[in-house]
Amino acid sequence: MIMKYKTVIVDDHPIVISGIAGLLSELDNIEIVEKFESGIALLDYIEDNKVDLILMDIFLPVINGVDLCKTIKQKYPKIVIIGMSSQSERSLVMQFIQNGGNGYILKNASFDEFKECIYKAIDGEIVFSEEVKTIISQPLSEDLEKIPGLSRRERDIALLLSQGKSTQEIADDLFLSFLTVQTHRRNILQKYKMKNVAELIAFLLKNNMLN
Amino acid sequence: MIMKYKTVIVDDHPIVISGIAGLLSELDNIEIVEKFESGIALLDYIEDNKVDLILMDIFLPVINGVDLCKTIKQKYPKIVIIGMSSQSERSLVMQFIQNGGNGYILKNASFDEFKECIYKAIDGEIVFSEEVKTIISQPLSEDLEKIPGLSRRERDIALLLSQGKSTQEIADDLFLSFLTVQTHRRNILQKYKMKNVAELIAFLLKNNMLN
DNA sequence: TAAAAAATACATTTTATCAGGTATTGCCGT
DNA sequence: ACGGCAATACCTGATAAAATGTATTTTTTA
Repeated sequence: MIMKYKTVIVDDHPIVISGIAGLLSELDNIEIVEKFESGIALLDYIEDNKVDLILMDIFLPVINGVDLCKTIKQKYPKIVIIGMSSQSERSLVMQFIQNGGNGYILKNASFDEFKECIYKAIDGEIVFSEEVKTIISQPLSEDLEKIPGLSRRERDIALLLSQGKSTQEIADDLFLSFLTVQTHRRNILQKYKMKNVAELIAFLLKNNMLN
Repeated sequence: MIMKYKTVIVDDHPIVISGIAGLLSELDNIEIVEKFESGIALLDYIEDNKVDLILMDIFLPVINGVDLCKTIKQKYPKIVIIGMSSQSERSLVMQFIQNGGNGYILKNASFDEFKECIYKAIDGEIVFSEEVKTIISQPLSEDLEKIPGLSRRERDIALLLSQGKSTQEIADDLFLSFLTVQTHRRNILQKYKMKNVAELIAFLLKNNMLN
């Protein structure tokens, strides 16, 4: 008898579970032992059962996939975990991998991509589906690597700016001189080469640099 | 021989297509005749082939589901179209139905919900999965009903504002008077009771009212 | 088709922001 | 212990935006 990889699928969309299950049933060294719609149920299960491979959605209710991956890997580092989602953001994927994830597949990947990724992940590789690769490889030079990031104070001020506060109001809120706030504003605008606060706020929000 | 409903699935995620196909195969008066990953391919197909039922993802590349639904319904009002997505926004669902959609199902719906909705839709009803129902019924009083929404011109101007354009630049871009743009700006700020452009942009982005 | 909403345009006053340069203090890491 | 960065503060001129008031035309929709 051949030992099959005991595999668990976690996704809050029943149809997706069914789709993946169908796909995996074609792989003969994979055995689907359970399917869950939440991370909590999964955590319970792996306490008492052997699991070799987990395919998990990143956007899950209650616990998100990134944290779930971390939790599992701390206790069971040998379990191979592959993340999935519909859209990918570079930072999310990187975080997932940093938390011990063994791979990341976009749900728009082809069946062949899925199969190949799963096989390679079992083999010990860190795998990504094609579109994920392009997303994580390209913007190294320009987008995320380049942008410096706000200092603490700058973030405070940017946040208040996004709430419609004027320079004077921000100064009052933070117990600073009007002029100090003015300087911070200027520095932030200069740092990101933004023409005005409107463009700045749009930029910061789109890059999740506030909050 | 029983006439089966000729059914088409449109989704850019192969796994989801596979999942739905699996589900539908259990329904004996449904026959899946085609699967597409884009709306363009679907439009080509229905030109030359009879289709009774379409299950389509709302977030599709190139053409989004809402527009796709409208286009199809204009030419083929008899085709039953059910929309699907992972998360639902009230306004999106409403728009879809207004464009002739016969129902809307969240992808986290159970298999039974899927089946029931499909049957009822074929029967001529407008159907929603459970979670969609709660979303479209509850927030009538507070959230989405309250905020008025930008007019076309206002959106144009807000978008350019978010790109850091000045009033004069916007006027030049849109071939308007400087004064007209100024009036629009004023109206937008007044409409949402925003103190300045920074707060406005933050508000609009957080509520997905740009793009 | 009449009323309502949206888009257009103008004028003026007040206030806020942008951009330039400059400088002191404190903290963190090597 | 020093260099570098962050945070603080000041000055000023040019420019942009906000606040207010009014009015015409076009488009939508009830």
